[in-house]
Amino acid sequence: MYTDSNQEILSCRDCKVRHCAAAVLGVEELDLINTSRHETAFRKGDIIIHEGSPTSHIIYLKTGLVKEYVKGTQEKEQIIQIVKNYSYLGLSSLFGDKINHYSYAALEDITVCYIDISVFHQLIKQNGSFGYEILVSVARDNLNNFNRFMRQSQKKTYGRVADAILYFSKVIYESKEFEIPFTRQELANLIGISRESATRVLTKFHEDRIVSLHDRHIRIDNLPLLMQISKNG
Amino acid sequence: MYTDSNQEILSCRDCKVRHCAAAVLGVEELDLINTSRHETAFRKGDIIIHEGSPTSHIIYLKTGLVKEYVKGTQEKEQIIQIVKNYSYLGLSSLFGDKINHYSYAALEDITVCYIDISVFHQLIKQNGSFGYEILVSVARDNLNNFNRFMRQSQKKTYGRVADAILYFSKVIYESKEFEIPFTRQELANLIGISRESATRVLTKFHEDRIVSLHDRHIRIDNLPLLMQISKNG
DNA sequence: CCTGTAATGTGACAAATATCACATATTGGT
DNA sequence: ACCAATATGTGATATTTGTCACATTACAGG
Repeated sequence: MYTDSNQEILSCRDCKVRHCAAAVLGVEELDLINTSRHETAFRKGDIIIHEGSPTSHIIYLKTGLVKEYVKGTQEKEQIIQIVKNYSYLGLSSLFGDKINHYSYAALEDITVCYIDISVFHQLIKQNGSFGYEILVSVARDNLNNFNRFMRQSQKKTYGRVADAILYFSKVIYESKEFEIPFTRQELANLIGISRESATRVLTKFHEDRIVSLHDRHIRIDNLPLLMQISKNG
Repeated sequence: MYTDSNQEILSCRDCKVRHCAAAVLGVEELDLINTSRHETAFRKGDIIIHEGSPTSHIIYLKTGLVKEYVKGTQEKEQIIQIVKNYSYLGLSSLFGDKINHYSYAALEDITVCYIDISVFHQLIKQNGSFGYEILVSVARDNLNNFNRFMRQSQKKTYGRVADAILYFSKVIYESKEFEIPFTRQELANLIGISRESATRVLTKFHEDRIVSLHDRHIRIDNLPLLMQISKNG
């Protein structure tokens, strides 16, 4: 399931990959986190948090990509977003019950820090600025996801696939050329269509010279048209 | 567009319909709000805030129901939620740009208080607990909407209509019998289906004795079955 | 009370998309 | 390098849902 990281050499004080909200923490507060933290690595495909499990720790993603998802009542997987490093996992369970509402799985080999939930809560109460920063990041994150979902729900398959490609290009990789960390099935799960439909639209885009794709490698060749398709639905 | 309310007699100190977050405000802070506030009434159907307009005030809903919605790039209206009284309107624009991202329209005659956005911001900075309460309520609200949307996107028309009825019954009216404040078109806009589909499913539910409906009056007759339908999609 | 406008129900039809079936390709583990 | 499990592409078909057209009803304003 996981292996101990061999990079576990620093204390939080010296950590080079801290979350921006940690900037408002003093050295004692960083040391407090440090005493309770626990660093590990996960392999590609590993499940980090399982939906429905009790929240005992907040997990900080130091390196790598993670998918956030839910499995509905049936077995359909709905992917909510891709989480990049420098982010906390499981923050949405800060409110209400102490249950994780989403699952998280590693899309590549990753390293994380576990932080005890009680320590995290203590910091939020003790340092108002930290609480404020954390809450704002949760709220903003949520709003982004919500807006993406809402726009998506008005679109047909072509628009949705265009959205997905643009999401990878603009939000995740900031490049016109990238390797998606997803199977076709997962790509379909991100935008709420069937695997077959996803395949078909992608091939169509390739034929129309909008993108070139080889397996999981995608290069955007006609960005204006792709944005047009995304906009028109 | 609006008429002056004749109930404008109290100061915030004595207001009986304050938001729960206002409990952490001192008398001077309440008085600060009071000096800048402006109370008015709207009639059923009036638009209170229009998507895209600059945010100059936060609006507190004292009495009545309001619909929160966006009009997509086309003219399809997507209703996000029904807002009950004791809530602030326009809080989602607290983050990022100072533009309202959603529109709000009165579903019945309502009364509101306008609070200057600068005063609101001042209170948030000045009183950490107030900021915390506000942020938590925004985040929780957002999370609820998001989850509703996500579950909805996996469902077919029957499940969606069942969801809508249960939403009115459990969240809005807390009763098995109620008068929806919506046209059929608006009901459809809430759950992302066409008006005709909404009509058809409702008639089917009536024929199957799951609900009885006369125009906008709905009574749930077979709650377990309705929940079943909502669950199965 | 009358009248035009908006809302509603309903059938026929078209469009979009999922599902199924299966051939082929790829990948991870030994 | 080999093999089983998994992932992918593609055609045929079934379902679901939206769109259009139109008759009927409810409603607001004079």
